[in-house]
Amino acid sequence: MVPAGGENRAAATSAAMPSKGRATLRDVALLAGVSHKTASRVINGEPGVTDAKVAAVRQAIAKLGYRPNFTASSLRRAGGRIAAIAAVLEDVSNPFSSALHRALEDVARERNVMIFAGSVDEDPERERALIDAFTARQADALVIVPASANQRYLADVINAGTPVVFADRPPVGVDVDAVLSDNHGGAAAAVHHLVAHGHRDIAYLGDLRTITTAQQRYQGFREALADHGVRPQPDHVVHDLHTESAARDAAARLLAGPTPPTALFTSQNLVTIGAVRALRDHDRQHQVALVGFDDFPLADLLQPAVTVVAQNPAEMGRLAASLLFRRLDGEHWMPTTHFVPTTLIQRGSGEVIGPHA
Amino acid sequence: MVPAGGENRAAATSAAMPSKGRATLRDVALLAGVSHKTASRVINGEPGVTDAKVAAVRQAIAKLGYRPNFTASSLRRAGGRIAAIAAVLEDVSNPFSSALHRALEDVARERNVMIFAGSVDEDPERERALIDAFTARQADALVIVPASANQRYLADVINAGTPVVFADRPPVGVDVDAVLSDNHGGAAAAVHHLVAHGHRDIAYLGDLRTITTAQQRYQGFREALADHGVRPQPDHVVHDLHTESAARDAAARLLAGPTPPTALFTSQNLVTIGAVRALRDHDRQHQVALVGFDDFPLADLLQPAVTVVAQNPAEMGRLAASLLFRRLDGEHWMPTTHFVPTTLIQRGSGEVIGPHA
DNA sequence: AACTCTCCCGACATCGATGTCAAAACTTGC
DNA sequence: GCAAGTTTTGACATCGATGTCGGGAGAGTT
Repeated sequence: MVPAGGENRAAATSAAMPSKGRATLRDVALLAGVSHKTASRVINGEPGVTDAKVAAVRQAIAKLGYRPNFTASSLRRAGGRIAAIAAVLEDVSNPFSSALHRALEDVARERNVMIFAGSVDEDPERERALIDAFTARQADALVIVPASANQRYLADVINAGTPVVFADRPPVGVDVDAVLSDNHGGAAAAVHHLVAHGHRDIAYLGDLRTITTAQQRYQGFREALADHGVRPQPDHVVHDLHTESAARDAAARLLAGPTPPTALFTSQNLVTIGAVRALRDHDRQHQVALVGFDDFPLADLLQPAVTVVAQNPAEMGRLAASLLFRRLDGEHWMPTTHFVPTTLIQRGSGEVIGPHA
Repeated sequence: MVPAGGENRAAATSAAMPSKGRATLRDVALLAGVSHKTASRVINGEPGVTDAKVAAVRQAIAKLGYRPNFTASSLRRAGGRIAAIAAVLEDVSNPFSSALHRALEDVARERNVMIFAGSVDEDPERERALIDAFTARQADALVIVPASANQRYLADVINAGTPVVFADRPPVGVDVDAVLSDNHGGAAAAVHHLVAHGHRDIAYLGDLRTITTAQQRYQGFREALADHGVRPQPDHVVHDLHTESAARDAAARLLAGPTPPTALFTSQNLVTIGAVRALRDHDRQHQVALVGFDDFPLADLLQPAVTVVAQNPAEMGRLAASLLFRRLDGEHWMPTTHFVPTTLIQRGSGEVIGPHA
């Protein structure tokens, strides 16, 4: 009997070096001359294995370059977590999205959780496709910056128990946690600031009206003006600017008009930069005030430096991630919307004095 | 017998709505009154299923909100691909990394392949941890921007047949495809440009010398100067600047020195911006020339606008991704290094005239 | 009506790993 | 030296899904 066992093991050993493909636990066990369960024990540091066998298994692992298949083990493990969450972002390469992404990563890193990231590009179909792809790959949780009109299609995902947090834009048709900027308040702060510096004729240059944050910023703009008894001039309100060049053209048109505004409020990054270019083109950057929503790199190095209502994408990412992980840890609460404050950063362009000072 | 079968199915049906957790193929099959293999056939569009059963399965899928577990099926499918690749980047939130990331995504999207992304932050341990985590999760391929001194530890991964491409920095100790900027040539072009504009005393402000690209850019700088018979002044060469403020301080020190350089060559983004700030602080931005390696947003809006040697991260990402996918498609070739050309973009700061014009 | 011949279906094995549990090997106590 | 107790071990079932293949139902033929 014992010799027979020895023979088996010797035979197994000689067959245990797979030249192609990845070594599996079975290969390790064969090479080490133990059962795969024992090898599993060694790998997971479970007690109850002789030192000699531990050493044999370790050696086999090193020799084969074995790496456990986390995916396969998550199939069996309770809860089936793969220790990866998904981020459905607007565009991984834009500064806001990538700052959010980075903040998620920093929180996830502490738990050895990896991140799937994808760009929606304001395309609702792409949003669904990404979410399908991430859930099919068993992402443990989702952070979503939605582009679609409503997200009822998420019901199944949520019912299945996958934690979902919306970031930057509120959920529509589903009830989940959300982490949003104070868009309304931030826009209003910009308007109050401009009014305080003597402006009444403030133009609004805004992003696509399908984007909730653009709507909220426009609301904040209107209401703050109304607080001062001012109604925006209809032709000084331009919506649906989604690229830098569209914004530049729109701002140029305003500046070349018969009664140009004395100040501009731009509701988004690229729009702000387009407006800066237009002001520069017309050499009006020191005459017409500008406050932009959302900060951007180098805003302080322009001349004049650009006054902005800064969001805090890093804080949003941290908060979103911590909500997800608390749910993954088993905490329960009613879905809640969290607002992250905005900050008015005065740099010069917003402090150009207007006619009513 | 037939009645018994009918009873079983009825019983199964009534038990087939799991209230918690995700519905599985088994749940679908039970609800539809078919075997799980038949349900699998319907889902994968395989022939050989009655219309009536197809309809029953479809209905069950809709009712349960069933979503296939891609992870589990990849276990069984030949090759075991999970249709996800991993990007090990310097920092997902910096413009270079995120442009690379985005380009990878664009290529991957055409194949419905998702992307894991992670930030190394120049930490070799983090690099290994990320690669371990991604391979444990069965990423089909890896794009790596390495931070470590050598990557011999990748041997197992490569032997297992996982395609690996290095981007931006060359592999050391392993033989894999690489997609690099022409760092040497780009730096040399910057120097030639400055010399042509009358500069001889050109300072070098560079990133950590552990970073290969920084080494190559420094080499290009030195050799191009040598071509003109010029040796850099030792105290006008500053290495190991890895933050904007370190670069600003270093540039300030140079400008305040007894014989300040007439031009600066900065080897990296943040260093360039730090130098811009220092020049601005000393109001020398129109007297001292500046050429930076790597373009950055708004460089054209500064005054003077910043002349740069632009890299092409998007092209690097596209190329890296296409190499990976060709290997995943089964193509074979010897590992090759591809160089992506750089472009000198003249914007003003690099065209400040020097004393030898 | 009996017999092929398709065609469809579902029991079974499998992917890589882990939880269960009873048998085997060991130790200890008398 | 033997029974009792403890530690180690590995066969087995399982996670969710797919490939294999023999068997059964139905259609078509004579």
